[in-house]
Amino acid sequence: MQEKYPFHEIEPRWQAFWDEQRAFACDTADTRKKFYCLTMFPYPSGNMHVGHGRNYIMGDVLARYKKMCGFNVMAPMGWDAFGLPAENAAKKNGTHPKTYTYGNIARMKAQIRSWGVGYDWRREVATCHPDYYRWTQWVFLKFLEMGLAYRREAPVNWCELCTTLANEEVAADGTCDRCGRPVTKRNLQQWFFKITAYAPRLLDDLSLLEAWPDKVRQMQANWIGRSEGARVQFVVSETGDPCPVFTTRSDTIYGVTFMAIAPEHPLLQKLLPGTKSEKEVRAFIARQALIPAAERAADATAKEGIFSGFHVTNPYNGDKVPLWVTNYVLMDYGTGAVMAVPAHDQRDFAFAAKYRLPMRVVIQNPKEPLAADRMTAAYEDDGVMTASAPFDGKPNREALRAIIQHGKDRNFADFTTNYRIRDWLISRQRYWGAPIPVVHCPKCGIVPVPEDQLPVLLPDDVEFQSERGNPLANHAGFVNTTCPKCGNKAERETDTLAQWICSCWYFLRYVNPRDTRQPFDKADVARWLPVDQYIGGVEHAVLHLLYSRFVVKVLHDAGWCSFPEPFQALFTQGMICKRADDGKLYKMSKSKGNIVSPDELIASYGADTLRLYTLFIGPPEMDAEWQDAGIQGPYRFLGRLWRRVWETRDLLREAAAARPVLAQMARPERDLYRKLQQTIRAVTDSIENGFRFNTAIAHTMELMNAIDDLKIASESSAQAKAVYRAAMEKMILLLSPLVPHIAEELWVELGHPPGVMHAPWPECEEAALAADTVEVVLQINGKMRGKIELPAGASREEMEKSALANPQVQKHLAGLTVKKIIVVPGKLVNVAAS
RNA sequence: GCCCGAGUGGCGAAAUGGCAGACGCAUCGGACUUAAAAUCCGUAGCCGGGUUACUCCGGCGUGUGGGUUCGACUCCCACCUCGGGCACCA
Repeated sequence: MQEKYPFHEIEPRWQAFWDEQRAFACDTADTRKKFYCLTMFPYPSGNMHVGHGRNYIMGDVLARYKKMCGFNVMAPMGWDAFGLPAENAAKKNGTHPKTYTYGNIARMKAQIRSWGVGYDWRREVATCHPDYYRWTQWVFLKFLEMGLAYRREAPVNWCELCTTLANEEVAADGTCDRCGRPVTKRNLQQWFFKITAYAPRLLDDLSLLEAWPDKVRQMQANWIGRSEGARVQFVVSETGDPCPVFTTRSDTIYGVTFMAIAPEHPLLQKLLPGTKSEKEVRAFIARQALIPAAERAADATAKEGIFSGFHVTNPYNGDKVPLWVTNYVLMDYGTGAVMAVPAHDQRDFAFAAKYRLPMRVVIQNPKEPLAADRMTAAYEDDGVMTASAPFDGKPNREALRAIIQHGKDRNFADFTTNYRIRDWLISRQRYWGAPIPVVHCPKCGIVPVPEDQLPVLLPDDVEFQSERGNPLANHAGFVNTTCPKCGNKAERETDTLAQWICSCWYFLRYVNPRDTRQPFDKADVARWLPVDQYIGGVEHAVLHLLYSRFVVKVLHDAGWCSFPEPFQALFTQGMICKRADDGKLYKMSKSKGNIVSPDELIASYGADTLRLYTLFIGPPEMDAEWQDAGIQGPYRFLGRLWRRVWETRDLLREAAAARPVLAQMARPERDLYRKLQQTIRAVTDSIENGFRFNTAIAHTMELMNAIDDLKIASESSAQAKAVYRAAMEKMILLLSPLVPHIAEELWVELGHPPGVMHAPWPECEEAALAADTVEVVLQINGKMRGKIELPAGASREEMEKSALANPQVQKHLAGLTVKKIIVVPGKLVNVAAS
């Protein structure tokens, strides 16, 4: 051992030791209680900053902690390796996406290792590897087989130069991220997963996820967006065509004064031909199609519309009202048609006011009667039904269901539930993704590639330099094939799967990562799933986490997964931010120039210090501000720990055989021993309840201060030395998941065999926790006026007596009448006086 | 607009009904040193007062205003500021 804390030397040595020992290899057949500790796998972007580290470090601490608690821990890692940056790099400088991606993976793997983060790398997966995406394609075929994957024409983001764009590639101002040209919508054949069919279950099962943050569950509930209401069958008066609407306000149905439908509504294509307003209406529709979706959705966009020339009949009262084509009705929500009630809906009100359409009050404000011609805004609150035939006089809330029932009895309405969530667009016109495994045959149509012919391999020899289109579509060798069904000439699908598909089942593959016959083994997965703890960023609260839940539910229905939910517990850590040059806080990013690289910090302070600071920086679920000077504290703390062991190394060895015995301890060592037990309890508690590593670290720092207070020396008593050694030893164990390298080194220094992670987690000795005296706080009218030391078991009466006898208390009570005395045993006496 | 979260010293923060500011950073003072670094000891919310000195005394203080309570950073009501999610969703 040497005097100065040699992190340079010990950290690589212990990393090599863990590799050699396969310290993190998980034997899935081991029958101890399992713990699946999963950290979200990253996109291999190449370089990580200290903010990324928070994720991996927290997962690593938890895995090491659970291992010490006796669990059989599985902690795997892999790469969400398909995606745009690799393809853009290929276009920009000719590097093949494969070269780019695997190069980045190697670099990031080395970074993760240098952080001292341990994984079972035998389970590593990369979603861009054919052995993996073969099974991603298999998942797609399952969906297709179950009728949950389908193809239809849909509007996609379109740039004149760069062709189709993913949503992520469209800048906030509606321009192309790459070339700056305006992005419009273009209708193209696209693949979808029918997530809407699972909307009710995805929403209801959120209640099973008790160990998820409420925030994430709410965000998902919000996204799925259930609303209960009615479907009402209106009919085009002139032609008899059905025009159904969805409404949550069936109580206002007698107030309908016009019908508003989306410009894209298919009914228009049927009605318009040959009418005298056709040309004008079609021009309006065409104009709306050119407006970028983001702009059209913006609240500020003025409501516009045009009369279609047709009317619809309200089945409740037979009213014929005009049918308007409007820009404020969305085609993909509800039925694409809205019954407009201007008196009771602010949007309809604004539209009616602009086009001078009539309004009719059907819910009376009980406080202040409404008159249609004097209203300046819609009345959306509750009231009493009026002008509503059989329902007049009823409170509108009560009429809601009765009106639907009335329509149901007469076959023109029904109860229904509508969801905000849309089907999931999964195809991308991109090279660097898993090819969608189907063939287009002129005779047989869409034919799935048979399972035994998977994977449909991505060809390597494609042309990236052309600015236009998907390189796959220009690769004749890939496109031209034969139909698996009839054997005639056919073409391969050239769209690839969005990377979300690859990442929504990887946690299943980790269980059997090298199985060549199936995506995973049902029995093994049934044993290892759900994931016991999932850790990742809150930015995936909806997308990745919702998609994964969906895919597992589908695989559940297909008989492959026995469990309804993939992630038992979820923890979303906060981002690490840093002040940029403008003095404001931003999440670390290249463009803000506020990136802190782990590499230099590890070089100058060591990985353990970096880990400790990252964990100490603040509550783990909250965003935190990185302060360069802050790393000093953890660095000094570890230096101090090292120095104490160095300074007392002989004494520590000498005390190795000694056992602390409570009865033989003098006051100072008994206090330290109690502090040790308190620390064990507090650290364990901090980790178990919300991963509060920041407070866990503060507790070990307090223990360190208490250890120093003991002032151990060679002439100290045998018990003092025994207690000192116990305190140092347990502290090293408590710290070992957080700062594993130094802990390993000091553990060996204390005479133990290497491998501190195999040592059991310290347990608190209840007997040593009890103190013989307690400090009692004295209050008068809730204000602290003094403290007294009393025997631990002091009765209420004794406490009250001692409190009143206290000179400070007497001084403050002078001239006051005691009204009441509150005694909290062992803690506090509060005298209420006036 | 709706839903959720946060607001505490110079700074990161702790305390979830019972001593506000643990732990750490920065600061200042001292010891060691030829010097510096490192280390160790001390100081450390604000205002006022007291003492040779100290674990001295008083008041104020957890975004603002009210309330509940013997007692509120903590619970309730209203508001302000910041952050996040959803939003022409019928």
